[in-house]
Amino acid sequence: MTQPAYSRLPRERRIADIMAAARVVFDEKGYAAASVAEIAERAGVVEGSVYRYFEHKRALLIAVVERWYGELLSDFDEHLEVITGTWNRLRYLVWKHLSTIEKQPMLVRLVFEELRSGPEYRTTAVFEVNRRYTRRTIDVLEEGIARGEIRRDVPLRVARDMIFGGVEHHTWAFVRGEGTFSPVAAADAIVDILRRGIATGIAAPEAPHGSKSPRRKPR
Amino acid sequence: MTQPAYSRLPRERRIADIMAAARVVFDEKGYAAASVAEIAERAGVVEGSVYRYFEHKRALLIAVVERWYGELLSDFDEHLEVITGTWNRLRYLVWKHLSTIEKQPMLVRLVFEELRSGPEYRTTAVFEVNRRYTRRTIDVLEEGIARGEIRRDVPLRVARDMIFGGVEHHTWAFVRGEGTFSPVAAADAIVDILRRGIATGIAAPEAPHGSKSPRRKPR
DNA sequence: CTGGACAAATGAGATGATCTCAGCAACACT
DNA sequence: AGTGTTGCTGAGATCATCTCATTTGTCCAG
Repeated sequence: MTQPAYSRLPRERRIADIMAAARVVFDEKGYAAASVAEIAERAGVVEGSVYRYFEHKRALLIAVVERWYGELLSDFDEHLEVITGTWNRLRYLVWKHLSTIEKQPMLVRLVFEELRSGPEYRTTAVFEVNRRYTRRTIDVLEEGIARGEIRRDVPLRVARDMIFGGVEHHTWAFVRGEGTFSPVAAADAIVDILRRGIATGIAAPEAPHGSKSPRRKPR
Repeated sequence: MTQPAYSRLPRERRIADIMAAARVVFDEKGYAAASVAEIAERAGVVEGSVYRYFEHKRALLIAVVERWYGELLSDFDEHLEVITGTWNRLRYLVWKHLSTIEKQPMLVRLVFEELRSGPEYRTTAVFEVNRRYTRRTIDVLEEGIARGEIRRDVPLRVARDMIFGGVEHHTWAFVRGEGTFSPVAAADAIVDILRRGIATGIAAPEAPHGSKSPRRKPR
């Protein structure tokens, strides 16, 4: 009669179950408010079992986010390769980022507000993926310079920061569940400003702050 | 004989002591790693006394950050008023933001990584100050449009997001104690890209490389 | 000077979280 | 059946935040 007090599963299966449960609970409550007890319950194990496979609660967060991040960018390089033209490629990069955020706001929020703050972030695979991602951006920009489409004196890191920072701020309300945005429209707007901002060609419309060139309408 | 087991201070003084201690401890360890017990000890009180004046640990964080934020932007409007010219004003806004971050990285980090994530953020005075700050930015941009210096079709919120997002990403490593930056140089670089990106005058340097539609916002 | 009201401050302990660990129970292989 | 291996348990150690009945200084009325 005694049906087993517990079921015995192969290691991988158990880990997968726990991670699946963790993903759901983190998604619903965020990292801090999620309790390991609840994750364990939903995974059908006892609390101690979670710690058998994951050193801390935080290790569980990292594992969950890393798996998801892996899936996410698997087809990315492939697609980028097909797209030609500096501005089209940039547009794809920006759109891809925006569209990821649109599809998985809660997981993105975990990365932005929890994972990225921690001291161990740089040892994380997520960090590595992000690096590769922003590295691609710099590559595209350098390519643009080589083609003579982007000014040689543009500080590329600043341009990159304006792209990704802009995307993040633009989607901020949405990620917190307080607004909406359109990935396509936002990508268009951002790349448009950026293109005009860094492309070669015509001279700058107006001189910078210094006193050198006279301003048109001083007051 | 017995000097009093504890000292009795006026309410305001005690609160000030506790907040000062909290500021130091938060600054050193961050919010999560700071314990109320340690804050209490440094303030020369017992743990329970902290809860006499602050409902939660989080209320203490908010109080500390709010006081600091208040001091910070007190002279801001005044200065901005004196500066003339759209681009100079933008440059001042951006520089001010950058320079604040440079001077108080740990407190900025508290805002970025702890306070801003919480659900009560929008009820905070910090939120209100930030709103006013970004509102000024939009004002300056609209002024630029009125003067004919900025294109009418520029989506101003996107421009604003690129500014503040760009600043935040640019200073990210520094805030985490892993790098440096120059407020003046960064402000120059950001405003330069932005100015070329949104100023009127010359037509856009080059059409997007793709086959079809130029991206222009019809709105 | 004295007694009583009041508020400041205490410290013990309730609550709830993460994390540990000795041992039990199911399975695989003799 | 016996035996080794290991998934899994459940009780509890430890350490946070937060509560509250009680103690103690201070002040003022009489």
